[in-house]
Amino acid sequence: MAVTIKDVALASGVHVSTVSRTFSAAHLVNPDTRTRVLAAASALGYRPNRAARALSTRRTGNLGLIVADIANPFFPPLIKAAQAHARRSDHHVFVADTDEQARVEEELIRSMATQVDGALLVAPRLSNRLIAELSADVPFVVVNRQPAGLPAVLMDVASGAAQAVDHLASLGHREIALLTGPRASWTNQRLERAAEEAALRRGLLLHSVGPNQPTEEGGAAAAPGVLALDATAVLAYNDLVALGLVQELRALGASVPGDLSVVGVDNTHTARHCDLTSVDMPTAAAGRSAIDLLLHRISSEDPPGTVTLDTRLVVRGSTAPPPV
Amino acid sequence: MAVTIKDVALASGVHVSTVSRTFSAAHLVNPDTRTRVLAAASALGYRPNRAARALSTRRTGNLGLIVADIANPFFPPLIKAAQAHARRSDHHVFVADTDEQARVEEELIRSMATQVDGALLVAPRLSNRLIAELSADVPFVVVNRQPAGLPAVLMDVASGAAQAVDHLASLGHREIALLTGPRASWTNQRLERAAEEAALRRGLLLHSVGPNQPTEEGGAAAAPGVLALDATAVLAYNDLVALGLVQELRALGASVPGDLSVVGVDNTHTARHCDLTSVDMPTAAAGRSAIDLLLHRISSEDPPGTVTLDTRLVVRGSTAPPPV
DNA sequence: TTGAAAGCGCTAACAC
DNA sequence: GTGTTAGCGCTTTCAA
Repeated sequence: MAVTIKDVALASGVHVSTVSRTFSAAHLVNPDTRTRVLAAASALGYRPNRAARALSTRRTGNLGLIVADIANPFFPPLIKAAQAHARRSDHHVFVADTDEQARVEEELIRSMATQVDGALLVAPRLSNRLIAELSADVPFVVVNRQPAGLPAVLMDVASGAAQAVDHLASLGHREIALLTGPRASWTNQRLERAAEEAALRRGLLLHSVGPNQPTEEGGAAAAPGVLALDATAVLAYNDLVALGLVQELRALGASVPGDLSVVGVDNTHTARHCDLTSVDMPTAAAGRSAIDLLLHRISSEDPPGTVTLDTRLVVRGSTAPPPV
Repeated sequence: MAVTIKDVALASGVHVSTVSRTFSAAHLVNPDTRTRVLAAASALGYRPNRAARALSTRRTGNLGLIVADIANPFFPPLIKAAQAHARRSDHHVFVADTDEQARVEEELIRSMATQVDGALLVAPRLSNRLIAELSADVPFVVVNRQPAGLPAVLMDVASGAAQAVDHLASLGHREIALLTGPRASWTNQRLERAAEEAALRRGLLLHSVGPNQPTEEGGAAAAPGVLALDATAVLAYNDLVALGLVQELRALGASVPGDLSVVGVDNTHTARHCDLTSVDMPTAAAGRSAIDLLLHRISSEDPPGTVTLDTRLVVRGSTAPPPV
């Protein structure tokens, strides 16, 4: 049996409530008794039982982190940062993967509800209505989506997309293809708009191609369509799409960046290795900000805020001047 | 306030204990009352409070998953699979990242101890002694390490490494460099031995180079040393090392696979994209097996077992015959 | 088959 | 500054 507050009380000759205070409101206890209690506690190897504490305080010290797909390289840096940041305020993090399914997402949230103080929803698939409904049970912070009334952290692809278009224009490209992603994706919406605006500003022709599956397969499938256009450069919804496209283009005999320049979005690990020019998403910073917002929301009645983080282009070897 | 067992009892006109039984030992309650209780429960949206339940049953329904670095592409598929598999038996998973530090690992385990029924340690950095000590508090299953007396899941790189050496020998290579990883790593030990044996068997000369940092930087740093050898092929500790090496080799003017063939280990997402020949590690299967072992260990007194999973080589474009 | 009651480990008034 | 007591939501004997 694990050592409890009772054992510590016995060992240090005080009542359990004094032991409790020593750990949850140290300033209310006499310094002498406190040292005595602390000594006994560490001698016995006492650790407060969080579940028991949660029962009376209604604070579990746990957070939920719900993502669409842990294995998508976009997420791990965010998970890592969020988890590390949460730990600083002594919170543990449940990580769950919805497999991109809204129904799983809902069930996950409901089943976690009694065990967490709040949850981070990253690019949720749920309807706004359902998010609002569930947020009555669990305080949420949403990442890369903006449901009314909820605190959100947004990695705004707009700035990076504009830089990408500028970069391509400077290289001499005149026609660009945009491989769009899921219509419902907030990122996709921002990306489309920003690319259109930037193309207009620079006098480029923008071909919108999509929606595409946000995967390598989606990118590969788009390759023939891209080749059929007169575009000399492509901006893809994310790195997976970009890399799938590059692979298929090369398989079809086209050279990247010789015949076609390709730009991805997310700046994942893989983009770095595959020498893909990409729009960097500040996922780690987003994870930390989201945890901050969540902890703040949990412990205060302030109106929820929104944090918007900028993105920036990272130029690598997949972009070059168009063929002459 | 969330709806509790009490509310359900009131609404269905039975005592709380009957409601409790309906959820935890349904067979002990009259079918009629049961339907009544269930109806009331779902009407009110009742969900059992797991923390409260844990207090009396000493079962939290939570598991811990502790890895060195969530952002290392080796881990996400394992985390994803483990988490999904745990969910099938209604378990939630705390995921935590030790940043490769043994001290953090220990603290994490201790702080989770009261909140989990067991934990998965993936490639732990802790000493065997400490692992044994902590396992008194928390049932463990260890992945890719084999502390005496604990159940373990091993992804045995030996089979894949042998295949890699065979593959290189068949291509005509006679001298191979092995970039080793951390000495303490079980995988590294297996890798070294298997490579040596296979080289001997095939009559190849094996140059062992290392230990290297298990990162891109480690691989890049090893490039000059590799070029100084007469080796025409390299087997690297993992994909990160392999990719770092490839990048640096190319920067130094060497062609891969023209001048030098390179094989990685892990078969990460990135290896697939960068066309790197690599030894596939069955990380998802390992995650599931580990969860199975853990759940079994938690609910039975049987002696702990060990599961060994084989690995296999995946040939891609980073290997070719040696230069003539 | 169901109800009553004690207790899991801890916190939070309230009294002294 | 510390002890007393009730109670968080649930399970689990024990009786009935």
